[in-house]
Amino acid sequence: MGTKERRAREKEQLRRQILVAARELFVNEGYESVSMRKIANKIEYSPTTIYLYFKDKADLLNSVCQETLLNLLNTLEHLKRDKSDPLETLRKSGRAYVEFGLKYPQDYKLTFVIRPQFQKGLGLEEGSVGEKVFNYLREMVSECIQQKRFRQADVETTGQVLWSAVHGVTLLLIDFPDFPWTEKDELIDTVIHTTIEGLKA
Amino acid sequence: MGTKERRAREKEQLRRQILVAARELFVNEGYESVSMRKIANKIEYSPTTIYLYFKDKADLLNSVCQETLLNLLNTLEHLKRDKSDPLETLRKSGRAYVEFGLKYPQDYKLTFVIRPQFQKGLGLEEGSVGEKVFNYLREMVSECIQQKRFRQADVETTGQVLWSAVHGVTLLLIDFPDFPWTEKDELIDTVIHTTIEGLKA
DNA sequence: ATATAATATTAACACTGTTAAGTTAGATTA
DNA sequence: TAATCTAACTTAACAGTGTTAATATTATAT
Repeated sequence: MGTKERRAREKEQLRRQILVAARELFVNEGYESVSMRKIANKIEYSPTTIYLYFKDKADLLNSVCQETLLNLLNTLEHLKRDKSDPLETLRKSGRAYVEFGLKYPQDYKLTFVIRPQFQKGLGLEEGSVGEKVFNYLREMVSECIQQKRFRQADVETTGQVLWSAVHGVTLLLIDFPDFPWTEKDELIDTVIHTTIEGLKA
Repeated sequence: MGTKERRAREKEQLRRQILVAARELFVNEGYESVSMRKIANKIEYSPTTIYLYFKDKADLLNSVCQETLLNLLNTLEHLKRDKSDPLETLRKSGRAYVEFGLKYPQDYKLTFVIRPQFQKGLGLEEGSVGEKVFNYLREMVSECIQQKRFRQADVETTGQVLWSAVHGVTLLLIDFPDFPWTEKDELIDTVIHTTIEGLKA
């Protein structure tokens, strides 16, 4: 009597298929330029089938972004193993964050810029993946402050300052690729280094 | 024989009328949600008339953003008068930049996030208003370095680090209004202060 | 085999940006 | 003054959009 389970599995499979197609199209052509019909064509279903799996286009975007955040979280969690120097771990995390953004620029923009525009309640709610990512940052920062590597300051504020810095440089590099930036890696390192130094003072 | 001049004036007037209507709609409803027909309705002309004044919707966006940049530049230029302490001027400029972004959040996003998506060549070209804004930053930074208030470092990189910080905090505050931020003014001040301190070290 | 439930599709609505062709009003010339 | 020209504007249309309601198909359970 495993038919029900199989059915559920098949349903989940199609859901994933839609998600994969949507991500690919969103990333390559931009959220606004992708139509439900395009996604449907790609998976060889009728456009309306998508609505059996997702409430609407924004919900589809939402789900794609959830996955992106999960990927980001995984990338970061890998760095936490290294318990040696909290400051060094924070530095590496910052780099990993920016590199993640630059590796999947459209995913990053979708998640951190486009989605907020279409969903005011933006997925940093309690228990969400987004919150987990920020909790990671909190932990790192907290460790640095406890070990007196940062000036005795509010964990929240300190974390938010760091997020501002990496978010800013990531978006600028993505959005203005033709700007005469300093060599990319140097700029990223300088942003992170400067912010960390500033948080010691 | 001033008819030609009057005609030109009238043409310019309608152009501005379109621009004003477009900005208001873009800002209140978002670029994507605004249709040419909506703009046309607002100014009581037919939709196609707009195409006699602007190449297409992206061109309209472009022109709106040019104005925004000009406003930003004016706001900043006012601060340059104060020649006393270059570091203080830089601090004030940073605050003014973020405050400008928060005062006109949709204009800011339109200019620094949405437009780049629709126009790869993004308006920081030589002679553009965008370039002038960055030149302002260059001047401020250059002054600080010359007066040894910053560590002896590349003007470009230093400027880009500062831009990253203020751009980052501005966008985060705009895009995630429900996030449990530290008190807004404190966060902005801390971001700017931290970055400047980091640039001294 | 038949009834039931789950899944997918067709057709339609009210929109979108944009183009080509057509119209109107005002200035210039004869 | 009458005819012409030209700039300004509009109408109609095209191919496309997200989404809904009604319909059809398929697979399961009785």
